[in-house]
Amino acid sequence: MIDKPTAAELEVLAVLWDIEQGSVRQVHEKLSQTKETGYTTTLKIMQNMFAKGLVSRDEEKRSHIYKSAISQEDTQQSLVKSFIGKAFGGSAKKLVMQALGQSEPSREEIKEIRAFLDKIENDSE
Amino acid sequence: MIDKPTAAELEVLAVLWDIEQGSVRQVHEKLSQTKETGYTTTLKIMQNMFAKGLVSRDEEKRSHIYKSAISQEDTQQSLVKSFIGKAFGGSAKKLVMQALGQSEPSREEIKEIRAFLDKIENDSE
DNA sequence: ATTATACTACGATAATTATCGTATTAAAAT
DNA sequence: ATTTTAATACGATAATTATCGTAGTATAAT
Repeated sequence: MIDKPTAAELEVLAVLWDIEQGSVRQVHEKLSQTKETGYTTTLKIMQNMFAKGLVSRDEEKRSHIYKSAISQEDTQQSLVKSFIGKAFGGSAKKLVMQALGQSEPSREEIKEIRAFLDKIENDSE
Repeated sequence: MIDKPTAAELEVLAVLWDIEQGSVRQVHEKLSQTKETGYTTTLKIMQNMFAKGLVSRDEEKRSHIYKSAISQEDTQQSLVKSFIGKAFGGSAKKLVMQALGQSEPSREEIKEIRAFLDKIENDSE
């Protein structure tokens, strides 16, 4: 069972998914671009994440190298599931429409979503 | 600016949106159906929500009657927006696909979503 | 009228998360 | 070799939220 990441932990995971792996310093640099925060704060969060098993790390070098221990897919899936349950009374359709309604998807994206709907429909036969 | 409800507050709001208005007791009864919790806990949460302006209440009677002070639509919109930002790097498309992929929407729902996509596409012309 | 019931207010405590300072030390620079 | 830099570990504190017990009291039941 995936231990659900907190908001701050999710931000770290997002960076790790993006850069594949990296030191606390690297992650902190990225986070600093959008958020005012201290280095040791990021460090502590990542240490906590390591304790929880959300990330793994290579301790060979002095500067430890972290990796996400949970896949982006699985995490997003579990987050979406609980989000639908909590904010949309379990209705994925409502969430989808709300998301589409406000995000102004491009024509290309709409096309992709249509294709995805086709796929779902066929799979369910 | 909408003060973002916490998870527990959102549960209360969901009940209020459903029943339109109600006493702490009524809300608590509903919540109790899916969750083990004390009456005063629910009370306190709703009092806090009142203090924050998330709900309004009629204090005429001894038992106060609460109503949501923020619309479900607006709240969901703001929640989805921040959720897309935090969990999906800003990509509504990814969220939508993840949600659809796991929720096994019915044929009817898929139809509605398609219609919605049509509508969006036409509106953007 | 008295008692029992049920509601609010209030505050205390627990639980969780976020933030950061300090100490220590390995590694790099001089 | 010494000094400076930069990293981790640890713990303390703040901030936020969740939970609940108790006191006071209006209302309802007897």
